[in-house]
Amino acid sequence: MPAFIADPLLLLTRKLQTLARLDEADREALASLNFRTEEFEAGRYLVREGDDASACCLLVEGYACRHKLADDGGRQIVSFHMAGDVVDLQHLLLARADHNVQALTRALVAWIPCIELKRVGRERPTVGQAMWRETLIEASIFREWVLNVGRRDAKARIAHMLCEFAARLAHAGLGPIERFPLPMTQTDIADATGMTPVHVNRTLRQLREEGVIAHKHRDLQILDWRGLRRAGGFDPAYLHGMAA
Amino acid sequence: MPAFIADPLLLLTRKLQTLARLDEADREALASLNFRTEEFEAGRYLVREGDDASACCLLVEGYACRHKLADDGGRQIVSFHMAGDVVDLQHLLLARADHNVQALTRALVAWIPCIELKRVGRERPTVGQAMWRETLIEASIFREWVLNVGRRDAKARIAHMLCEFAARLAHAGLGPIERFPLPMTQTDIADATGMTPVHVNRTLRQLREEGVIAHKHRDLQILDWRGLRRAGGFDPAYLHGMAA
DNA sequence: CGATAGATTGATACTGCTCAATATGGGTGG
DNA sequence: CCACCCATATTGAGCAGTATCAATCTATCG
Repeated sequence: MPAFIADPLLLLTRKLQTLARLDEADREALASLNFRTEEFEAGRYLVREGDDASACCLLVEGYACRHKLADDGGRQIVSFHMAGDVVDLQHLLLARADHNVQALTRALVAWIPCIELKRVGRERPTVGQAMWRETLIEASIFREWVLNVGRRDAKARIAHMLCEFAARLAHAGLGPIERFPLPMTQTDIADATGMTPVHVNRTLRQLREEGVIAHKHRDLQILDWRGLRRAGGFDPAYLHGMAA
Repeated sequence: MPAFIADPLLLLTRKLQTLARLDEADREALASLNFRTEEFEAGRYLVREGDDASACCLLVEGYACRHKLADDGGRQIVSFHMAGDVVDLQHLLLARADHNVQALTRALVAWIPCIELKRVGRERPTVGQAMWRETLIEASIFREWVLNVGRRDAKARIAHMLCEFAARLAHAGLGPIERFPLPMTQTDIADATGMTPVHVNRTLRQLREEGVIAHKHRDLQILDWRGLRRAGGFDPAYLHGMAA
């Protein structure tokens, strides 16, 4: 396990450094934050819609997703998250959670008091800018997901989702883009792409049969990156450099 | 035409005032911004994906939408905008446009230099906070749209879209919630809900036949607000007070 | 070694799409 | 003022992509 995992605040600093040029004082301010770690089993909720959030949730290890529930019980995943992501930065200014955050795998998180994070953002403008920028990129990703779910067919949806996940993983330094463990079940993929698990299964098989990917036991190999990109209509511009 | 329309900066101030408690100095800073107005015919693009934006676009009159295009040419509208909205606040920190902005009706806009808006946001923290909050609420709306296109059926999608639009119009003081001109065509509604225009037509008819709405010649009456809410699974919490 | 979650496959149903034709209404030029 | 034109709305018929339902198979784990 790499050294930086040991310290959540270092992980946070590392992440924000990809978003703005932090100086020594910025890093010190971040390093002075208080936090409390907590471990979650796969499937457990870190945040529930309607919660009044007083702490932000930094994902230190494992994977999580954010999702909303429809009236009929249908679950729509709106984003996936990996180590280093602050899953609910919006709670700095929006008190009430408008969606759920759920662990996809066993996950270790660090709770950082909103007030402190807000103070650092105010006193260290570059840090504030990095956080704001992060939420803006997130918004761009949501827009792309609306497009994905609204205007692409099954194969393209899944291909696009895999491209995004691979690109973000690689950018976060969590593995090569060609092969990595895929933390989500087919049901999770279905809930992220607005499909049914059965159809996800068939569509993944199709991508396998076309030789674009290999996928077995939560292990994903992208055999033909160009082909997968093309299948998903994936253009990483919307990630604004969060995956280069 | 109400007096505040005359001055774009007053309109902007009015909007930001709903997001944070501005003081006199905040208002003065906003009033000192430079801008340049421009008029657009319906259908014209205000911003194109890939543009390098140096000015933010305040909608002064008329209606606009933001959208992305899929590889196959399909258009996915990701948000609707009305007078008072800054359509592309994200350009304060993201230089390159990741989507298009298009006028739905004839529209009057005011271009405000990003640099100036950014300066005001920095020097007047309350103003900065109001703008940040606006983008966070926007992100929440995007999440709801992902749910809408991903996990609701045709009738619910349209009902939800109408509820949101009505609620935001009313909150912006642009008309009563029960009856207002609907600026978008059925094709626009289709592109916002991930449907085809034909099916939008049939679904609107269904809502009409059920007595929930009346809709003719771009004029929408909500005859049964409770019924429409129920049909769309609409809960305004995700608007975080931008529609009460 | 069972228990259990997840993956896989088959058969069938249905929502929403496609294609195509017609109607309507608002705007325009003669 | 009327006739025409165009975008938009409306309707019908047939089809396709996904959903549903249900069964079976396969890893993993205590």
